[in-house]
Amino acid sequence: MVEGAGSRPRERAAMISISDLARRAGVRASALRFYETEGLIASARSAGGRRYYPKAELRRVAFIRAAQAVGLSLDDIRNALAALPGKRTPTKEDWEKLSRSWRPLLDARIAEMTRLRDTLTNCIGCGCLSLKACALYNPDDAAAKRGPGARYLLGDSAGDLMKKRPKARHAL
Amino acid sequence: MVEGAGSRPRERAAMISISDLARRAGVRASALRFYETEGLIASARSAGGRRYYPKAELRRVAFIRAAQAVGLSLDDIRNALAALPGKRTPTKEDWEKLSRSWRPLLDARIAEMTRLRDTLTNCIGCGCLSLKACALYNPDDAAAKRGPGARYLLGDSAGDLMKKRPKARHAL
DNA sequence: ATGCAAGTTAAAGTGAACTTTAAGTCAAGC
DNA sequence: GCTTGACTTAAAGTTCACTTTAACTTGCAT
Repeated sequence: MVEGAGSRPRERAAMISISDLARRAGVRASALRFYETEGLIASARSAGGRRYYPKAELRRVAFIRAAQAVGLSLDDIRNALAALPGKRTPTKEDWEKLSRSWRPLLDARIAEMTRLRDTLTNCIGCGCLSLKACALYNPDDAAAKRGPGARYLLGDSAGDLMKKRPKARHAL
Repeated sequence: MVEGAGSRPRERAAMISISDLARRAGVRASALRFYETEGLIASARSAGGRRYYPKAELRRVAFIRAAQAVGLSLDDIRNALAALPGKRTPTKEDWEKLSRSWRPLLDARIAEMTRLRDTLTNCIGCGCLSLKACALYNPDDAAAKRGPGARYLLGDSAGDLMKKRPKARHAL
């Protein structure tokens, strides 16, 4: 049964194999299987158990990759994807809306990077390293880390903006 | 023997304990021990084997943390630190020089983020997802990943600028 | 002199995001 | 019908940057 949860069988031609999706999305097939176990994407199956995807799934993978580039964790991304319509294939507008929601995050990251760039050279060389006032040493600044494990540039301001803050200890 | 590799014993008062350094640098003591095993920092030892650091080591830890915030791996950082004078305590100028070397990296990251921000909204919603021309899908763009494991925002443009490129597969 | 927090080590554990491996199944071409 | 390559699964392995644990030692304050 090469069809989704929908009612009408999709055209075979409209469905692509895992290696096709992998190639077109620029990820490994193993990553797609992993995304599936993680609930980020879904697949239809052939009679023999092989995965087939509607071409629209490419857009979903694109979103995932782009969101990662912005610094979101797969967990964040799963949450974001939950905002998409469940039953119908998401439209261009659905995706645009989702993508637009990143703008504040991107703006914040850019601003943070800029601040870092502008204060860094002075701060490292200066004598203020033990002072709480130093721009590099203020733990209440946006830059924090995401707990042990993978570390994102400028910490979890993603968590801030996407609502859902883990422990977040000391910051740079 | 509370002294470094140097000849004259340092003042006991000038040396700080691991917990002091940890507290002042905003990292855990376990992280400092880890940095030491990784060759990023060094410690003098008391007769009983306890670590003591000259206060100047705080600056070194500061550099490490700041470099991480810019997206460098500990490996990159170790390389960067190798440029410091080996025998004398690095001066303000040494640190400033090192910090200034990040500017191109930071500038590049900021530019990349800005590009992403400006093209993203269009790209996700558009029909170009399978085209090589799409700004999001160009694998030759700066954004790439650092092999399996920790993933940095915008990939290893750090590697680019710091010279030393791992495998770097497909990009977003 | 003794109590106990703070230090030491090596080794194992953590978490994210995958990849690799092993052992087997499916399907298309000849 | 058979080979071959693409696919399947579950489970284990990998990388990074640490943290945690366990068992033990140090050194300051009383």
